[in-house]
Amino acid sequence: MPSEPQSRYDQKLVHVLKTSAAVFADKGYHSTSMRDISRATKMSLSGLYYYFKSKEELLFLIQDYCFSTVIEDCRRLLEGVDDPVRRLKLLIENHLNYFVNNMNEMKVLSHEANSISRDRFRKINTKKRQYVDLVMNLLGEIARENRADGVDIRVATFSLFGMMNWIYNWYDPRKDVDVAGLSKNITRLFLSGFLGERGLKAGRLETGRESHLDRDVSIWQQ
Amino acid sequence: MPSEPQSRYDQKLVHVLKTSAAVFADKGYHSTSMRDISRATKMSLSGLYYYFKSKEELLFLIQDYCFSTVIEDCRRLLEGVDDPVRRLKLLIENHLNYFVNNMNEMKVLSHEANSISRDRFRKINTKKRQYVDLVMNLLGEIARENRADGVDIRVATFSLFGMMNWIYNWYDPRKDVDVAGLSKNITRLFLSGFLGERGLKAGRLETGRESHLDRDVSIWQQ
DNA sequence: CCTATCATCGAACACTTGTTCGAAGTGTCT
DNA sequence: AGACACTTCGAACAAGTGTTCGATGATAGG
Repeated sequence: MPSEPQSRYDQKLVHVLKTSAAVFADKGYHSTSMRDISRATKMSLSGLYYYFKSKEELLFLIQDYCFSTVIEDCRRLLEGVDDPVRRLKLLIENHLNYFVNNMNEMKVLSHEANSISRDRFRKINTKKRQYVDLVMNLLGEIARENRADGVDIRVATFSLFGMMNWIYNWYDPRKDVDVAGLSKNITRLFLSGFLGERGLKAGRLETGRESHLDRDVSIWQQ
Repeated sequence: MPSEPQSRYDQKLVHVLKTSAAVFADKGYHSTSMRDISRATKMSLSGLYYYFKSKEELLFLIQDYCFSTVIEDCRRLLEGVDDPVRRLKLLIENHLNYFVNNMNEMKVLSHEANSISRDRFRKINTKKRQYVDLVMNLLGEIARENRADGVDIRVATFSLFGMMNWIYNWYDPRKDVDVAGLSKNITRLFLSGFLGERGLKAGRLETGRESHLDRDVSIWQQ
């Protein structure tokens, strides 16, 4: 799904998606008119409909494209890594990194999840559930391994997602700590909270050396 | 601001606010028409405008009324409590309790924060900032007391709000743990994460005896 | 019972919305 | 150059939007 041929058509489509995402992120989906998007993309109103057949499909394309990439990147990143704690750390790192580098799209994904039709909602929710289950199972493993009981796994899972997805409400790359720092903070905050005192033993929480952050995981950029 | 005289007018206004909040929470503010609200409240379209002078003021009234109560309740609850950790625990408990008992209003407050005009946005944001600052200062104190450095206070603050405010996306009172459990879990998760291993010492994390949950802090209900 | 204030209503207005359609422009291959 | 598919556009439509206004019903005090 990511980084495909890139025909003339594809390039322009991506440009439209990225521009629209910025407008949606700024004004919200419902109060953005097709005329707003026409203005932002410098295309005629009717010209837009060559690339999608309804405003709602446009929203879907943004969400699906964006979320598919997060999952795909995550899958690739976790490949071959066995230790559940390390897997979780990589997942958090990937999630936050993608979020910060594609704030508009991720805001639209997080904020306008319910603004699409039932059918398309289901389609995205299937992927979303897979992603959530991945985290939930990871936490289950970790809890079992470390006998970290007493914490509801569902609460822990969505607390983690809350921490990560809420950032579009406050995070400002210009005045806040950078992605690496953000990632380190949230990982430490959550993991040592989830594991209790055990989490700090054996230096397991140091976010080992080279991060993958230099790798550009964005499909939008370029 | 809460529990005032309750004239005929006030009672009906509250009813309209509560009903509208439910519709907004369900369909979203922008895709809810005044005719939807007219239907839900069983009032005529024009009759609604006797209670507010625009759709956007209706949204504001919901948000302001709701958030003012959270703050007011919180203020009362923390009165006389000095230990910052205990203060934080009470604040979390109050926040989550109010959230769960007024899910519709809180969802509207969290989700439609940007759907109001700049002037009104400022008005609410002033209160919101006070509330955020309260938490941020609390965390600062706690960090200083416990030498829990290495965690960015701003990240920690908004991570906590992320955990708490995200619940409208997943929490289902019928299948999830109850408010007390939710509160205990999130408190433990965050606090022992924030304090590191120190947080678990001395039983400081037991959510001491009788909670305030039986107290009805809602202004909407009755 | 009368009257003044409160509360509600139907009907209409001015405007914006998403979308369509047929035509015109653009580029590419033979 | 001509033919053909790809891409863009202006103009219009039908439906839905938030809001207003004058009039009517309800309620309570004298």
